Amino acid sequence: MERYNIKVVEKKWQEIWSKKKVNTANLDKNKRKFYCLEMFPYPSGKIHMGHVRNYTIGDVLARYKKLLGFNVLHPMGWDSFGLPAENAARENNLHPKDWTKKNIITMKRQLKLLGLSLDWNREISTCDPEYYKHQQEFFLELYSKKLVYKKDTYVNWDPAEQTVLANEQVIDGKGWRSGVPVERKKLSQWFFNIKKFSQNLLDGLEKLDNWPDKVKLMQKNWIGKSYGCEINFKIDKKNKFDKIKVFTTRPDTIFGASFIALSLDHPVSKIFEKNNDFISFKSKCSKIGTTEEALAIAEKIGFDTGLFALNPLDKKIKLPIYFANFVLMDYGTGAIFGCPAHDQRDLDFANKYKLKVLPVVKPQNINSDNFVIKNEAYTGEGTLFNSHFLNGLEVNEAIKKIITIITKKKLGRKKITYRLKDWGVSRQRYWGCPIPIVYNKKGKTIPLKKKNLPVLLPNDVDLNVNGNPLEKHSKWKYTKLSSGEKVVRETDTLDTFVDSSWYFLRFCSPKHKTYGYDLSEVKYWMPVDQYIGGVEHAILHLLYSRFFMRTLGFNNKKFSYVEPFKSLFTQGMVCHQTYKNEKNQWLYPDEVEKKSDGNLCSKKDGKRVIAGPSEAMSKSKKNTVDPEEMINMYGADSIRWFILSDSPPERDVQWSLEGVSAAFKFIQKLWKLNLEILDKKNSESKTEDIFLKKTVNKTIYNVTKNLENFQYNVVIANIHEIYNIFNQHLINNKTSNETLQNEWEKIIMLLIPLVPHLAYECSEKINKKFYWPKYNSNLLKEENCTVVVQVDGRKRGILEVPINSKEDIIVEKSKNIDNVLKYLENKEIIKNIYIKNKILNFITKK
RNA sequence: GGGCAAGUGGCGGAAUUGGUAUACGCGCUAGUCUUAGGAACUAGUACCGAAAGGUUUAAGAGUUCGAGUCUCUUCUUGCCCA
Repeated sequence: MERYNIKVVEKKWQEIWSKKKVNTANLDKNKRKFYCLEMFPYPSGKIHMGHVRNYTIGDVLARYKKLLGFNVLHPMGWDSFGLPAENAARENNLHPKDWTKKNIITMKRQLKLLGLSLDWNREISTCDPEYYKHQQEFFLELYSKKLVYKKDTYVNWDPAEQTVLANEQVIDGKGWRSGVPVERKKLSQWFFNIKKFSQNLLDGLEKLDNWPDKVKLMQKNWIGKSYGCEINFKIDKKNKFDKIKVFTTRPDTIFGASFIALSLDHPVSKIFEKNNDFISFKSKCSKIGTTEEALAIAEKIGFDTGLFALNPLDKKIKLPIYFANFVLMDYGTGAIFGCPAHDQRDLDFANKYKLKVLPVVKPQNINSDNFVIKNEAYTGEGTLFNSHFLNGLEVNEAIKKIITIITKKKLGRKKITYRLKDWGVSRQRYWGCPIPIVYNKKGKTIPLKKKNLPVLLPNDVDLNVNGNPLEKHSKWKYTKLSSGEKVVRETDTLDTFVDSSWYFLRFCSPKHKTYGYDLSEVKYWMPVDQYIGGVEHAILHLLYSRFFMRTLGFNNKKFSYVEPFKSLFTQGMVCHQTYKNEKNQWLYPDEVEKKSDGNLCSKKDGKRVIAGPSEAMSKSKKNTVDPEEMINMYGADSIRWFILSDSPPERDVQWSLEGVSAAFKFIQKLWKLNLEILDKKNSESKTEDIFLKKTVNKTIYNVTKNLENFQYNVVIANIHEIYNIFNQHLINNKTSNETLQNEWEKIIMLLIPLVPHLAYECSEKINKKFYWPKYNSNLLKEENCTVVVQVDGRKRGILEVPINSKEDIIVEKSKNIDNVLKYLENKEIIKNIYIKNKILNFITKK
């Protein structure tokens, strides 16, 4: 028998699809559209199994929707700006542009090998000036809408490399490359005003019904809305400043306050500008990183100002004022009152500086005399005490009451704050989108004109300098306006998250020359109907994209789209077993071999190998598998089949060679069965025909339902089951060949989204038409059903009966079942519970 | 520390949403065949038991005629936030 030749067949169909442009999005706008998008990759070199999984899941959906008759937009592009290109360029002495281009060529070829139904005519790349020039225009629009601004802020500064580091490049407080302790340094940086949209972004989440709750919750926490109170504290002595505005979410604990803590950047710090002790304190604090986590772990230290503030509700209480490293200027007002008994940071601080710890909230059932706070703050619910007019109230009641009183006495006001900070988009890097801003001699910020765009990155750049290569590129940096005025370019480039915040709009009209998008195309295609990607982007990328849509719609009546992604699906990771040798070094799976005794050894030296737990594939643990190698060995369809079959798409999947090999075998079986069915020469009709028709109908129903619910692993099981049925019918000659062949054709159609090459090859000999089979609801109805017979809730027998049988018939039949009788013997039946077509339960007297 | 998931055979997992638990696949066992292979086919495979039968969805309780599914408590693992 003819063997299924994967390589020949897959290549053949990929060429046909490409030649016939079957994946080009159809522009018949009368048809219903479906925009299927997977997160575009960073062109790092080669595709990895994570990409294979992500894009296979998307491809199944795109092909399914196409068969249903939708106008499908399924594009692909490259998130091609970013730091790795610069690092690789230094290591390999290759320009970032060339390195990126090379990787794109490789990865595009690899994606094509997978047989993905991508519309390559819409390919975009964010490092292409044709892409980023529109982004520069958006930047200018944001600038004119006052949604982007520049401010001084702290960054992680690597003093050895003279460069800014991202948080993830700081490891144990040291630069990832230099190993030198990172400092906090103030730099002027560009910010997008995302904070302005905090409430809007929060409200928008409620309408995203088809987003995972987990992701919505993460965004909600990230935005971090909190209800609190601003309270003004008067400073005791007359001073340049007479009061301090403090923000708190726990105004109920005000009578437990024992100090005031200010951020180092609080305006009051101006008084101490020339104080040497303060300057050295500041420099000590600057050694601590900028992340919230770093600040949380760091020792709480303070600088005593010698000043005192008065508790506004009891002027007899004087509170010492400190500068403290754990108070942030970006949050609230940059000043807090410390209530050590009910906040861990405040308690750590108070214990260090021997400040008073007065509890004012006690848990229920504990006597106030026995309630002492030592090293652990009490943050739970409880009743107020030691608090004058708040005594006896619950925390929530006390918060309400104190806010009312503070407002009435004009000591402060109720205030809502958000944890969400403005988005810092400046990067002191070469390989990113240049910011279209220049500065004149006087330091004035001048946005460039649209006609002067794009601001191109210079090609002749020296990447081996410390710091930002653009900063050191004087030919590029110093330029002239058309008026002849000498200006200096902004040398910061944009965070790559900006690039990916609107690429889904660009796909709607990727070649539109005059603007970032063509509104009529956007109107048709947006929003993305299904977005698919890793959960690691749950917060930043997805939140920034939602923000970007809002900025485009801001003061723009024509652009009324708010949410970019109607549905979101987050797929799990691809895991693989890890291997180590006796020297504790990691080994790649293909360096390991199984000996005849079942033990593992190294192929290289035959020494013992220890198998570790299965973990997410990563280069550092060497538990990766090269997709292209797998495709060469087993074919794209086998890879697709396996990666879909073993786990639900939202969960992690374990990659195994046994698994792919099983997929490969099954594909061969399907092919063989297809040939045998087509060769069958018997045309007599058989009694089993109706059974096969019904079963296939049920399979169509199940596969359709499971596809809609992203239960692709169950779809695979459905196909296995129907394969087994067909195989038996064929072997036992149960069905007429007409029925067998007609029904089989439907199964081939069901296979198209899963294993397109095989399905097309099989269908070639039957039918040139492709469609999604419809199920017949009437055929789903069974004539017979099984009713389970229970005695006291335990299964004692089953009955095959006509559907909708009456209770008395079932009861009578049940009493003829020996095993049921056995359990009814000498017992009195109190009642029967009968659920039609499902169950009969005899309840006996105990 | 807080929040959210999840826990089902040797393994990945299914269960029409409260109604036959363990579908489907992997692995394993036995057999058949052969161009001796990392092949194909057939049968078996949750656990205990020779069998009849009994037990079983992390552990324990509850609601119910009936719980993998609902409620509570505990344990374990993962993710997010601090």
